[in-house]
Amino acid sequence: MAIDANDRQLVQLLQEDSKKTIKQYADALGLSNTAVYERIKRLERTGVISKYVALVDKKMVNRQFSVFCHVRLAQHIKENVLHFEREIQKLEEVAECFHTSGDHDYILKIHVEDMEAYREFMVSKLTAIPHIGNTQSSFVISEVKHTTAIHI
Amino acid sequence: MAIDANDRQLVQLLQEDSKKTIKQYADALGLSNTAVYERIKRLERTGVISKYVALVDKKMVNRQFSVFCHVRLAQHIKENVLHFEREIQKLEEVAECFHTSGDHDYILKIHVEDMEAYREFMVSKLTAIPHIGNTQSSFVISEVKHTTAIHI
DNA sequence: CTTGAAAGGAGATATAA
DNA sequence: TTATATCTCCTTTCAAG
Repeated sequence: MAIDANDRQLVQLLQEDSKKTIKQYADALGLSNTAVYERIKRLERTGVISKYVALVDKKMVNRQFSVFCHVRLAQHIKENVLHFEREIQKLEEVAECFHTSGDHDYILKIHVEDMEAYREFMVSKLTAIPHIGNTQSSFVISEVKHTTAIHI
Repeated sequence: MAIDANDRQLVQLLQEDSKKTIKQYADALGLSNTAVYERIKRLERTGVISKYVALVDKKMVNRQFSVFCHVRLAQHIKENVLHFEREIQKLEEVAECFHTSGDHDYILKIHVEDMEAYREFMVSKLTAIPHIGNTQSSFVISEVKHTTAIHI
């Protein structure tokens, strides 16, 4: 679909805060309520906007300990890969898992309460998955930048 | 604040889809509209829910090329660190940047259109920041799991 | 916490410009 | 395509149990 400058600005605003009223977006864009209403519906319909979600403060729910875990599989036979990926889905501590190029096969983002919870997660959940070659954990010291918005 | 089982379930639902009506959440929890309304307001007031946002489909806006870039600084003197972190904020391609322990100092998540755009980003933006020691890019081959929700 | 009710406002629709 | 008006429904608040 064709995205013009107004769409771009609207999407940017919706990615920052989706709970404003249509009138507020309309004022920001200098368009009428109806025009903005139709644009939002079109962005939703065409799938540019995939969903609306609440974002939770990790500290407030005791999940302030974040870790990037780099995982390499022992052998890359299809069966092992599929099994690993299926097991990862089930682990609630894993917020993200990407298959990547480079030194490791997978990069995982994990949120737990503290180092002890992470140790427990590693021992009884992650490394319990068969065919994992090795793992390398990078603990998050500080969040320099953290947005769910994609700049377009 | 004290979070009970109902809060937990409600937060989970709101993290999956924040655009349902209060009645829908109420039905899912087996509570009245008023009770759910008050719980949501309390979660917002106390900061458990930090904000509501629209999520955008990267493919639909030509930002389907995702990269994890591991960055090491040349020297870790405070001035360099602060300067690097300030410059990173300005780069629209960088969605996330974490200061981490381990082999690298920082892990960045970057969204661009394609490999050519990434090359351009590296050459004229990222490595233009002084005091970067070295970088190591891991290209995302597939998203095994990707959620903004934190399981509580 | 529940039910019920009332008010205001925003979303959704239709019609006109 | 944009603005205006209308209608409907949801949010929000309150009272009483």
